[in-house]
Amino acid sequence: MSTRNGDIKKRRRRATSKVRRKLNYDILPELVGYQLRRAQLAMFQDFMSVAGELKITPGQFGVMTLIAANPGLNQSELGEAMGVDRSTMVAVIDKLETSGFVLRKTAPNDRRSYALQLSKSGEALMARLRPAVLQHEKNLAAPLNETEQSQLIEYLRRVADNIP
Amino acid sequence: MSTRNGDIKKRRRRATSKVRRKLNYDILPELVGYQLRRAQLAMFQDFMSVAGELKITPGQFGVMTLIAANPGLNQSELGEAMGVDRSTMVAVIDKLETSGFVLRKTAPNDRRSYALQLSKSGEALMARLRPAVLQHEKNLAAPLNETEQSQLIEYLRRVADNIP
DNA sequence: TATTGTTATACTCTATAACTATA
DNA sequence: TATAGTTATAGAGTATAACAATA
Repeated sequence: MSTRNGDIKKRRRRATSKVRRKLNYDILPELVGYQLRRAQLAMFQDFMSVAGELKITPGQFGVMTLIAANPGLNQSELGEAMGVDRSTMVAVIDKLETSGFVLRKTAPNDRRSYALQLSKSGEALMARLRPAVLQHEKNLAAPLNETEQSQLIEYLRRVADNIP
Repeated sequence: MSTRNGDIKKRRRRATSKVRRKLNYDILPELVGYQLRRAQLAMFQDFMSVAGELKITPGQFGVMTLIAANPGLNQSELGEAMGVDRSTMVAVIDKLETSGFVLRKTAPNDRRSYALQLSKSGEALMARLRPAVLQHEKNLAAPLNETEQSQLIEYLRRVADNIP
């Protein structure tokens, strides 16, 4: 759940005929960090173009996936799993609750916390979202063959797990 | 230049002994988008741990690299190269100018724009930053061998170039 | 004492629209 | 007309600190 822009925006105010000089990018293209940022930007834009009409962001999809797969988990656990502070999760769940996708049920054994679960509407949304996300993955992976795609995921996973 | 948090923060308020139940992540780990986000988060944290004492973010490093490699370019060109609006570049350059790293020179043939360049201090910073960034890349690439690392960069480049 | 959810507050990054000066 | 820089404004996304309720 991060940054990025709330919508698919065009890069310029209007089509321009201006020809820019070719820039020298120096070592930037050889840096993992730089290409990571570019790829994530592309990923975000494609996700929004595929799933944006369902009014959902990649971060919200992640949250709803975790709730669907772990019904009854609480906000703190969810925040930990998503890598964000529990105070940050409040507004995230507020929004999904207001949209009617997520329910804050009272937890059976702990009156401090909520047991989160998807509403009927949330489950319906996920049902529509899953094929969209698969299409999105297909778009992203288009320039990679099967082997390359699983390698990419594996390499990213290793990089992510490496830095604690 | 994105999101992220301004500093290296710990994920929890204090060391906790709480044992969370193992969560089910469903399809998330198989999604390029999900691993991309995780990897970029890890990248950001490592960058800040290596270069953060120089008070510079990955985005600022990118901007300064482009200015160094293309002295005299203007804010709009820079914004286009970085994929951000020119209005967004104003504050970015403001900060780097206030820090004394970047100079807004008057452009020779166009009184509307600035010719950006690094100051002496900016060049000195880049000299210190380059080895730090190389160390950072080494950290990131640690779980990958040479071949895998160039594959990762290549795959990311393809994915980024694929979505226009 | 420790944890959960919450609020108040503050940052960063980003965009759009409108304005001024200049091309 | 079009472009460069700027400002005002807005909205995500994020965190820290402090608090009440509960464990």
